[in-house]
Amino acid sequence: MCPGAGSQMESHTHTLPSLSPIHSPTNPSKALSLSPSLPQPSATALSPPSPPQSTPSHLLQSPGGLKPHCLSPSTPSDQDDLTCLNWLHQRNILPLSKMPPLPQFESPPISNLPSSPAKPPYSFSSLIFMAIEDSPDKRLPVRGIYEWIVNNFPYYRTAPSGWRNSVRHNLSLSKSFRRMQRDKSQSIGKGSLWCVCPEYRPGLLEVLKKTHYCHSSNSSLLNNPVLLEAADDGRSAVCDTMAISDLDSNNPTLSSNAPCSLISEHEELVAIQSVELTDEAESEKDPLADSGYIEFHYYQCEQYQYLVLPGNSDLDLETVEILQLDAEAQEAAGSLLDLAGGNH
DNA sequence: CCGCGGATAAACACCC
DNA sequence: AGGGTGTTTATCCGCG
Repeated sequence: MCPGAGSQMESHTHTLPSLSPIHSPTNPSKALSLSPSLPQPSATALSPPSPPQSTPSHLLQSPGGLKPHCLSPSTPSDQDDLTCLNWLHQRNILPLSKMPPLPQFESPPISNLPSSPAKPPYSFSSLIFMAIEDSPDKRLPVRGIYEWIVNNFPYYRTAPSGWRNSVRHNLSLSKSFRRMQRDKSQSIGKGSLWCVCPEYRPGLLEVLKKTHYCHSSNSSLLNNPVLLEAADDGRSAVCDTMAISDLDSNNPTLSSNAPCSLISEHEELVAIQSVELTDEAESEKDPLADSGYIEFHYYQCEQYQYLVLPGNSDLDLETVEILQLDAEAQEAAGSLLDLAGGNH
């Protein structure tokens, strides 16, 4: 019933016809380092791509003040996907790959990939939380929260404007968020800055995690005892990754002729543990990187399950990265709550 | 059925 | 005055 569970979750992947240039076949550890338009691991790799001035007021001055977090949206359509959280790539939160070779097989039908923006499964509290956490100063005005949500969840671009009311409602009602008094000398605009109460941060993280698991309740992947155990332990999922270009046709399980197709299982947001970076990326740790989130999509092919992580643009097969869950990595995952607790 | 959490709508006051 | 912001209340819905 759960073919991909447990020890069977070995390494496999597929070859996509057009390989992402982000990966180096000769150096898997660097392959993950990021898509072409993304900065290479550097001292700034873990820091948000914040504008030179990180004062909160820039958010008001520029309606697109948060756009740098959505990397290289060359066209508006680049963001027409829930997966547009590419700033996470820039944070280098994806684990570096030590994945075994993955098999080749036919490219998945694009039609199976999610198309139109769907309403995110995350509560407004979670959305607000993510928005604030992604801000350079860990605080945002309401407008900045709006923009972050719109930029990262295109559903809200076209949704009736009532959701903004809900955001404000949540900010006021939820004890998780605190209103800060603005520095009037810098204040250009209305309203206050909002931040996350540190004492509620673990709870918000937990909600995010639960959303992830609940939303995946019918996934055989998440029926994996290992994953369930990790969930029970409060541990979060960790993705091990592999570059598409690292695929190995020698894998007997999924040959290039494998007549399987990828079946889109879910769209998820999963907590990803920060990883040890290469020596190129020695820098101060970004708190968010320790409890980062990323949107991805599950795909199932026979007994194996894959995660397709969008690259720096739409979910086209040229830019996706294929991730694969690694049970051992799951087991080794640290607790988001622990991570959060360690930050305050 | 009940309680709870979340979403949504609406009204109102305040501030710029 | 108008619009954005913040607060509060009410209602509905899904879930356990």
